[in-house]
Amino acid sequence: METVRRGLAPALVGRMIKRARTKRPDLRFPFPPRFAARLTGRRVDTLERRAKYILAHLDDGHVWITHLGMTGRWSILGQKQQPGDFYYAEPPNPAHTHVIIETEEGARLEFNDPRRFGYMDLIPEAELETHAFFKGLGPEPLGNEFHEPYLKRVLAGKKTSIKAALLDQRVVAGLGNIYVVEALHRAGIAPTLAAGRISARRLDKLYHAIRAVLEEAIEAGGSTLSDYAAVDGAQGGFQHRFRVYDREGEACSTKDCGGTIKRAVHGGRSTFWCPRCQR
DNA sequence: ACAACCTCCTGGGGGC
DNA sequence: TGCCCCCAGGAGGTTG
Repeated sequence: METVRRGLAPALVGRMIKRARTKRPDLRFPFPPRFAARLTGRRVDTLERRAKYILAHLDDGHVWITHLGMTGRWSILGQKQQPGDFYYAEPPNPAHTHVIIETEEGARLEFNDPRRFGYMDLIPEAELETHAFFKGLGPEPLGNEFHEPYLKRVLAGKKTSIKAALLDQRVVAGLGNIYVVEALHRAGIAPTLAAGRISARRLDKLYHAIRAVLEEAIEAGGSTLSDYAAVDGAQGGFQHRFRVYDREGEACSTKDCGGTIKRAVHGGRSTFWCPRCQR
C-alpha cells in the first residue's frame, strides 16, 4: 500500500479532480451518496496511508478513503509531462475498472478490482478518528509508537498464536500475510507459538524483523503474486526475496539450518515456515 | 478470549 | 480441449 501511495502522489497531490466516474454502485460496500459528484472539482491536498488504507485529504475538508482489498489496483494513464510525473500503465481487464478519475493536469487514474473486495468512502476529516475503519487500529509498524516494549505489552497474556496476533490490525496496523510470515522466519519464531509466551529478547528480534521486511519490501516496490502492480503497471520485486512465503518444500535459506519449508493453513490463511530454525 | 469456519468475488493453475 | 477443484496481498462475521 505504501508503494501504491507513493506512485499515486505525483498524479494526485496538488491536482484538481476534473471528472470522477463510478461504473457500478458498489465494490465491497456501496459507494457513499453522490460519491463521484462530490469528488469532482476538488483538489487533493495530501495523500497519506494509514494501515492498508490510502487517504486523500481534499480541499473541502473531506477525506477520500480507498482500500484495495486483495486484487484492487490503481493505474495511472496519461501523458508523461516531466520525468517522474505521469506514467503509462497497461490497463488490466477493463471489465473490472470500476472508478475513473481524471485530473485537470491530464492524468487518468483507473481503479480496477476483479474480486471487488476493495472499497472506498468519503467522509469529513473530523470523523476520521472515529470511523469504523480506523477505530481500534494499532500503531503503524514503521512508526515511532511501534517498538519492542509495545509488542511486549500488547501481547502479554495472549494465548493466540503470534501469527494470528500480528495479522490482527488492532495489534499492529498494516501487516499482511506475506510480511507476517517473512518476519517470523527472520526472527526465528514458529508461527504457532503463543503470543504471550515469547521472551523480550525474541520480541525485540521480531520487532526488528518486521521493520526490516517492510522496509525492504517498500524499497523493492512491493510484492506481486498475480494481481498486484504499481501504478505504472510494473510488478513488485519483493516476491523474489521471499525466504519462506510460497516456498513449500524448498530448503531453508537460513545459514547452516538445513531445514525444509513447510506449509499449513492457520485461520484460513497459508503459513510457511521452517520447523528447524523457527521455534 | 480464542479457534475454526464462512462470506463477499473472479481468475489462474494443476490434475485428470 | 474442458472441467472441476484449490488457491489467492483482506477482513468482517458467526459459531462453539
